[in-house]
Amino acid sequence: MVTRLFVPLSDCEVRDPRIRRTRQLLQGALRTLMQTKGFDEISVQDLTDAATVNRATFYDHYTDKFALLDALIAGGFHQMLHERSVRYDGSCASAARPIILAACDYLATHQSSCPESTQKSAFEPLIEAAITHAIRRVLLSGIAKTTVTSGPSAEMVATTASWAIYGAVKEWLKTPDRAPAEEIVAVILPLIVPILQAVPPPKSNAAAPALPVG
Amino acid sequence: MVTRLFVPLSDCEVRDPRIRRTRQLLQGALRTLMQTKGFDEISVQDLTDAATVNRATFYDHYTDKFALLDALIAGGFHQMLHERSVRYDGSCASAARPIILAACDYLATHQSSCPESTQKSAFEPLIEAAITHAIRRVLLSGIAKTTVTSGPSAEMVATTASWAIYGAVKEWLKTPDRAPAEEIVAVILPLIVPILQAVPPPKSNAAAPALPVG
DNA sequence: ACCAATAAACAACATTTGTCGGTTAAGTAT
DNA sequence: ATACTTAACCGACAAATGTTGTTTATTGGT
Repeated sequence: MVTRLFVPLSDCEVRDPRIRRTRQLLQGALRTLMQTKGFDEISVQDLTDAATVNRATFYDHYTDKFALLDALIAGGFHQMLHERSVRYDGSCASAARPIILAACDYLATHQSSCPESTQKSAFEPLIEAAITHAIRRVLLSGIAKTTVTSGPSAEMVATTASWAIYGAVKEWLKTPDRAPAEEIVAVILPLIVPILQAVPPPKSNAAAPALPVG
Repeated sequence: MVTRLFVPLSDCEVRDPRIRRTRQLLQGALRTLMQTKGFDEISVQDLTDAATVNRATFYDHYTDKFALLDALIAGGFHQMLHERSVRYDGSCASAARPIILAACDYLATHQSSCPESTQKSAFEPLIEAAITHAIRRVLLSGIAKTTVTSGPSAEMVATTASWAIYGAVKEWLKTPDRAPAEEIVAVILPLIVPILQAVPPPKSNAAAPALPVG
């Protein structure tokens, strides 16, 4: 009897300590290896060696190394949001400020983590997906689910805004001698606010209807 | 003497017909194979077999099959924009309408092209990058390069808008029974226009300063 | 028409990938 | 404490990847 393992559960909702340990080790291994080599140059064998885990075990948890990277990025960014207690209270659109700042900080610290050899690779695209998903999730929690059919849905607004934020931050990152994060947030925020205001604020605390910028 | 080949030139600016032929064959092979199998299930061998090209030759042109996909998508979308004569005349922000529509049409036709087996894969992320780059390029050509340092740069606006557009279209695509493209463009456009208006229109034809929507 | 340059074909290679059956050991529930 | 469940280890496999040296044939310039 074999009963091949498949555990699609999110990292944070795993009880079995063996699973937590293995994933921790693998993510840690990727993290440290990327400080030396480019992502493309890291093989699954390298990963499992560094993690002192059997290679076959890797495939019990991730379909490939891209999935591992995705988990690492998404988890890391999610944790940063949690540590900073970042919420999106839809009452004032400028509440998006800490989200943008978090994105700046996270990407700024995690782009230098890999040397430079990111030539090939669907490496960057993966980061994109992970970050935009996380931002979208936060935004969506603070946006009223509109029952009205006219205008964009809450999901549409959240997705559009999250992608816009990521794009803006990415552009900022690309500039060789960039302004500090706090400064650029002031530039980015006005671009994002109108998107978020396309949907009415939640009526839970709607004392004043949609305070503009802030 | 070996003089290993490396041809990083863009497809459209290649003179040698041998190179054009090979890339055409490879892109055509990927296109047709994706109508049957999922991208993940296609090996480089499959590709080169279908293209009647030696496997080693593949690596003379693309670092991996992801790079081939990228070229296919980017080229296809770029061509669609060209066929529709899509320009972005920055004088009126609603000029972004045909760009959004093109993105809708392109993604709508090209998501169904692969069966469904896109489980793993950095497949979608690659499309993202290709489309946003193309949109950014079009937008940037119609945005005045601001010499003023206050406010967002032209690049920042173009990038933010292009990512916002892609995100919005992606969200639309995800909905099971979606409205026709023309309809959703009317919803998306108001989300995008404020971004583009964050930068002054080019003074070439600035009769009226920034006509709002249109 | 010829020649130098170079793209494509070909064969062969070490390495990596993803998977599988079987075993051992750690965790959980009673 | 014991028994059940299941994650991790191990060895092995076919397949795919990426690279290299060499040869052939097409191309563009003179």
